[in-house]
Amino acid sequence: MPKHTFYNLPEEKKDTLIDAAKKEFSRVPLFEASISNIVKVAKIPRGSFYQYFEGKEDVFFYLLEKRTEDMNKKFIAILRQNKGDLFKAFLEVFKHLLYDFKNPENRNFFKHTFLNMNHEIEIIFYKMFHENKREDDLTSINAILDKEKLNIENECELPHVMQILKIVTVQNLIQNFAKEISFEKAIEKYELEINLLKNGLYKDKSSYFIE
Amino acid sequence: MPKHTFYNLPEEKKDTLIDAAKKEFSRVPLFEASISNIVKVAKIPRGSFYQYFEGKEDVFFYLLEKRTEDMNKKFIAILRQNKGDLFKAFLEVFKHLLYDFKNPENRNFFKHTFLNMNHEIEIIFYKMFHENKREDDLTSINAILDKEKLNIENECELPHVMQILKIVTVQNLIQNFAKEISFEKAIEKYELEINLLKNGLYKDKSSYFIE
DNA sequence: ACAAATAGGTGACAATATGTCATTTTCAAT
DNA sequence: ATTGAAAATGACATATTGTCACCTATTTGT
Repeated sequence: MPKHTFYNLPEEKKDTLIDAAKKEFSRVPLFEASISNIVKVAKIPRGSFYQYFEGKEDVFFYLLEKRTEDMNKKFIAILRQNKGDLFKAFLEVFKHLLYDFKNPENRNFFKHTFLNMNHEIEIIFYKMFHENKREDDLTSINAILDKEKLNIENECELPHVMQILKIVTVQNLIQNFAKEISFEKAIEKYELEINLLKNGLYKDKSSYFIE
Repeated sequence: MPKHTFYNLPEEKKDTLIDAAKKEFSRVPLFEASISNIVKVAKIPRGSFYQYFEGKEDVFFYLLEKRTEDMNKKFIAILRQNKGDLFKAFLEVFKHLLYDFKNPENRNFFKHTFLNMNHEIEIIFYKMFHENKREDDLTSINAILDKEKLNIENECELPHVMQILKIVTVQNLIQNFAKEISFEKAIEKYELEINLLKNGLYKDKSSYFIE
């Protein structure tokens, strides 16, 4: 979390700093990013940087969380539009993200983020699909979700379903950045995998005998 | 890949170097590891290190690939033992890995590796579940696999099934390292998710009418 | 209006790591 | 013994990091 001195900064200075940080994280992934570069581009003294942030991770996660919050709102809106159908919602969100990443300003930032997505980054990113405790009950994912369509025996299996959908989604995004495949191919692949998840990977032979 | 000078080294010196590298990568993840530390522990001159390796990534991936090759053999053996049943094989391998990671010497190395598993590391690790081109046809996963039990329409869906199983497995391993849950709880959680994958996340209401 | 107190800004600095390279050593082949 | 190629070495230039002593600006109390 940025220090309070950062939040007290005049908007303009904040923006300059943020822009410089975005530029650096678009150039290279977090682990290669250099504070020296950020302060050089932002034209602020080195000491000031440490006045505002604990280190480069601090700025990075600040940027990432801001974006994730926007995406979270989008996810909830899309889930509601699709009347709580998780699978349709994930597909819509996936398309949305792909579309977002076409924007060159975002593209490299997210490319580096996704190709270096470790557990810490994953946790932040997954918040996109989570309840947002600060919002009121009307936006609660739990309330919107159409659980009737889910093949679960009880509530406690729900987080596992979400988990599976999340990782398949993120994995698909990662592979898009790794292989730079076309928008259409990406959707096709994702849809195929979502359908496998929906219908199950296992063919129970006993079902043949019933027919 | 290590340079040829590394392979020409006498076994003893190689081992000293490898041990020092292992120690460093058990101390911290790749991105925090320092070559200075490795050469200090191995008691070799700095210049020699660069004679043998391109950089720290080079040693790290060398170590990781060696371990992955062993695991690949294990996976193929287990798959054959289970007569090509992918789900049973993945569960067995999962147990096996958990057991392996109990060994303190491995534990921290893999903890740092899993909690910082980016796309590059993932690719290496996933080789564990792949065909090994160098082996003969008898060990071919494709030949062993019982595809009858898989809910796929054609061969080209198979890689997607594998992909889904791989990422769910790796995700479970990552979460074990992140949350340090017990062996039993870990297996229980993994089994639950594998069953969700087998049976599908979607409950088709039309099936009720058939009954 | 003024001094004191508090908060914020600055850049020089020590510490440390990195990759290179000119030089030295080793050793096999003649 | 001589030579030439390969390997070993450690000092070095360069770069980055986080800190700290000092400076400036702003607020507070009288």
